[in-house]
Amino acid sequence: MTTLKDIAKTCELSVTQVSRALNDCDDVSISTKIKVRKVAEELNYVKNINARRLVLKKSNQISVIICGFDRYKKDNDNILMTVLNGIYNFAESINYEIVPFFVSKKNDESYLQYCKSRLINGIIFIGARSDDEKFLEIINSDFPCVTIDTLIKGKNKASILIDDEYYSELAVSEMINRGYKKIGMINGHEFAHVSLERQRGYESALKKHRIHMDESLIKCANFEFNEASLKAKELIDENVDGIFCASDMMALGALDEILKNNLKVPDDIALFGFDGLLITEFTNPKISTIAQDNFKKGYEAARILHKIVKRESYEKKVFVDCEIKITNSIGLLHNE
Amino acid sequence: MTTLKDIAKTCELSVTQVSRALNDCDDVSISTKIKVRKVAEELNYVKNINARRLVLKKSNQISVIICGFDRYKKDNDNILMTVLNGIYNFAESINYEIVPFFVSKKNDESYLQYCKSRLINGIIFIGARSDDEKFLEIINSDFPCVTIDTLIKGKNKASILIDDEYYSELAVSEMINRGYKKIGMINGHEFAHVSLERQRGYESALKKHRIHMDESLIKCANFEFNEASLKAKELIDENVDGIFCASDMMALGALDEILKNNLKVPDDIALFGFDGLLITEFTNPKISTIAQDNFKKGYEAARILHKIVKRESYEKKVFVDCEIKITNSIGLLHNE
DNA sequence: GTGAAAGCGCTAACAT
DNA sequence: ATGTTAGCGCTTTCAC
Repeated sequence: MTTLKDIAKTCELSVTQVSRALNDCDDVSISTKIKVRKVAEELNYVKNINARRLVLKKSNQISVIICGFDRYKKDNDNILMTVLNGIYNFAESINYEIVPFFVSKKNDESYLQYCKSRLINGIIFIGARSDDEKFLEIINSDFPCVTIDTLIKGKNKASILIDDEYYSELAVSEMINRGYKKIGMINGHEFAHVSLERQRGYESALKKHRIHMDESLIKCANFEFNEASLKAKELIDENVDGIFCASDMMALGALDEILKNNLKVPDDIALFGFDGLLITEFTNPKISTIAQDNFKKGYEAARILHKIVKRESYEKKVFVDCEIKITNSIGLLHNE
Repeated sequence: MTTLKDIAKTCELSVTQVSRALNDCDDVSISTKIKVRKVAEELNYVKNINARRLVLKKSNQISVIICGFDRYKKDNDNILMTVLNGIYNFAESINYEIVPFFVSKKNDESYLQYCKSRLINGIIFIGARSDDEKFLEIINSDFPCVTIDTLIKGKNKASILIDDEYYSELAVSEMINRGYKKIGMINGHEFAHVSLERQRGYESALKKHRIHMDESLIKCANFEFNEASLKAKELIDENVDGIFCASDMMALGALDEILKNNLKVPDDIALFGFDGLLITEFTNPKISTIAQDNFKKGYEAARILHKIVKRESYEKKVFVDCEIKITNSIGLLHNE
């Protein structure tokens, strides 16, 4: 393994000067730089990042911690990839390395320790659950940290969100405007920030239209297809005429169940999802949904985190717009 | 930042002994270990990985290099996630850290340098193209390396593959057995190993059933939905009665086009895809496909790479089984 | 069972 | 423009 020392020897220079030449410092003569680089190439020199980081006491790394990684394999879309793409896209404009950290079940290392031991500068969280101890540990520290879809507060903290409540209210209102009266909801789970917000939107839509809210029409299906089918069956048995799902994956499960019961969408039951998975365009009928801009979420997360790390002022909450996609799954407006 | 030195001072021990205690070495008394760990905890000690790796000259890391990362955002499934899941699943059983490396356009660092500078032990490649210079650099070195879906040869090299030719032949034969006679193919592109193999399977199925092969019925659509629609139109104009697509994404594009032309699947045209995307189960009709076991691909890649890194003997080629999924998109057998 | 000393490869004062 | 020196935090001989 070639080191600076080897290059120094060949060039008859000090290690220091070689280091400076390779790092393109100003106070090195052009001729030296050229010579050093040439020899470095000849000797197949590869810098030792670990030694460098040890002495610099910084790594210029941003970790993207992807929680509930196992879940994604069931999730039929590239939400995660798109978010990552957004993150990388911003990262390319700055000099930071992105280090994805996929949290699998058995991995029990504290996120904070993981990051500190590697001198990582900041974290972006994707899919963090508020009942995750290791997540809370970071939240309660002052480690620079941006979350996507989870609201956090504190020093060096920011959140990238969408206005779940607003869009959920919009969705349910669209259903009500089309004449549906007994609308149930299939939600995710109580530890997800988005679930709470989306339910709030559902409730306020009902309230605005003076529709009595029946708690028993709100079911949780953990964002899963199969569980959503089960919950859809329960709602069908309650004779709902519409179902608002907190995710498209659950809407797919509901659709499956509705069709199995020989009911028609939207004639018998209206259906609305959330997320904007491409697959909603391939079902029959296509499912109405709130399409999220996942690329932008990632991009914004990286942008804000960079500000935090640089100790610049930053927005503590960034809302990313969604697109509301109405299809035949909720039928037609009277004037349509 | 707490270091071993701080702990040593508090414990009135040498740095050496503290290091040994923390690393659970045998020649440290139990009482010392307990004391050291207690103090370490109190002082919020976090090990410095970089210092450790510098002195040990190894990192126990495996890098997963994900090429054509940008492509994945268009790809409507979690193939990549599932492969990663498989890799992590195996990695959990050994003491290696997985370091995903997403190759984005602007990233021009040599993969080999990236790995060497970090003392990474081995690489798993996903989505590598045979025209990628940086990929070839690694292939031509003796760096431990396993590829998924790309055939490589050489020292410390292995490939995880599926038998594309076999399964393609099977798929096309199934169509022929159901009475389809003029079957076109929509392929990916010539730089993909899988494309060449799948076309070979298509051709040999025709040959076996003594069907004349018409070159003009083979179109390339770069694995893309839209392009596949265009090519499907061309095939429709050629009056084919069946289309075999080298990917489900392209089969979706073809289906879209077929329906737009007021033709019926499978009555007018039979359709067969490849990959096993979940979405094929949601189209109408469901699309017949060859479902790949992506989890297993990742798992096997990690398993073989570990063997290579450990300098154990290993299989140079591992074939992962697929599941053939026949749906109504190719109609019924006479005795069905 | 414990400690002293050396060194991993690099960078950064400080000196010239 | 270049070199000297010290040291980042850790592990590991080697000695006791």
